[in-house]
Amino acid sequence: MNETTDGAGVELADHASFLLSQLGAHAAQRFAERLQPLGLDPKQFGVLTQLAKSDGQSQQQLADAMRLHRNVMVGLIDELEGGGFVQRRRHPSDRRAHAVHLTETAWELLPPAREALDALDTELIGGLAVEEQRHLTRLLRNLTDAAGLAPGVHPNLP
Amino acid sequence: MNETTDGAGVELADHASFLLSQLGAHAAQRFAERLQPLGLDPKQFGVLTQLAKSDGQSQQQLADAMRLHRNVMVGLIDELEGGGFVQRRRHPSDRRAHAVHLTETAWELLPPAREALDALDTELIGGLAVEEQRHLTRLLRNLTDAAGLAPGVHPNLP
DNA sequence: TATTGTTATACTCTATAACTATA
DNA sequence: TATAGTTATAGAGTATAACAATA
Repeated sequence: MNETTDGAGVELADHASFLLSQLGAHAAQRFAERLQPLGLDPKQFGVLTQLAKSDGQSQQQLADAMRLHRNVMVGLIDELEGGGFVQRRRHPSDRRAHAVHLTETAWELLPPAREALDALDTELIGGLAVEEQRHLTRLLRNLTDAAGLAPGVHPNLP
Repeated sequence: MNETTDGAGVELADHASFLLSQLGAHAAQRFAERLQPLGLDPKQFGVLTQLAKSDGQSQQQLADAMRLHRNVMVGLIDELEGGGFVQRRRHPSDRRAHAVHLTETAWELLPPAREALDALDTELIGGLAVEEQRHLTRLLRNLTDAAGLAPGVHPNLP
C-alpha cells in the first residue's frame, strides 16, 4: 500500500465547507486589519452597528443581540467608553441597567467603517462580474439563512 | 437626527465578506463537531491529512506545511501519539528530527473523516442543485486562489 | 553557525461562578 | 426570587524566548 497514491487522503481544497472556512477566516482577519486604522476591532464594531440600529440599549440587550455573555459585554463597553465611542447613561426605566449611547465620534465612524467593508468585498470578490457578485452574495445569504444563522450576528470573531 | 432611519447603520448581512466570515466560522465549528466522534479535532485532522499525502515527515516539515510554529507541532504530535494516531520514529537522515508516521488506526480513520467532510458539504450546500454546488465550489476555489491562500492550508482553526 | 525538537513563560480569550443593587 | 452589571478565577490557545542535540 502506497500512501501517496492510494486515494486515502482528503482533498480539502475541493470541499465547499473547507473553502468557506478558509475564506471566512481570511475575510475576518482582513476586516480586522481594515478596521484597525479606525481604532476598532471587529467585536467593538459589532456593538457600534447594534447601537446604530437602536441606540440606548442595555448591556444585556446588546449581549443577547450579539450572542455573547453579559460578562464579555462589560469589557467591551469599558473599551468603547475608554475610546470615547459610547457613553453609559442612566437607563430611563430600570435603575439596574445602563443605557449605552453612541457618541458623535462613533456616529462619524460608521460611514468609513461601511466603506472598509465595501472595500473588503471588492478585495475578495471584485474579480467577478458585477451580476455574479450579486448572485454570490444572494446565494451566501440563502446559505446562512438555511444554516439557521441569525442575520448580522457573528460570534467567534478574532 | 434619528439613528434608526438615517441610514448610518451598516447592513452586515448584505456584504459578501461578512457572510463568508459568518458561514466560514459556522462551517469550522460544525466540522469540529463532526470530527469529535472520531476522536480528532480540526488541527489534529490537518496533521493526519498532511501525513496521508506524505508519511514520515519531520515535525518542522509538518509545521511549515500547516503554517504553524514548530513549538505548536510538538503538542499536536504529543496528542496524536497519545491517541495512537501517529508514531515518532528515528529520522533516516537527520538525527535531530523525528520521522512522524501514521498508525494503522489513523489510516483507517481517513475514510470516515472524508465522509464527515462530504456530509458537511451536503449539510451546508445540499439545498442547491448539483450543478450549482459544483459551480459554487469552483467559484470559492477561485476566490481562495485569488486571495493568495495556499490550497488545503487553514490556520486559525478552533 | 544554523536547525530540530523541546520546555517555560507571558499574554489573550473564554467560560464559570459569585457578589451588589435593583426589580 | 430573578435580573443587570460587575469582578475574580481558571482554562484553552497563542506567541516568544531560550536550551540541548545535531547539522
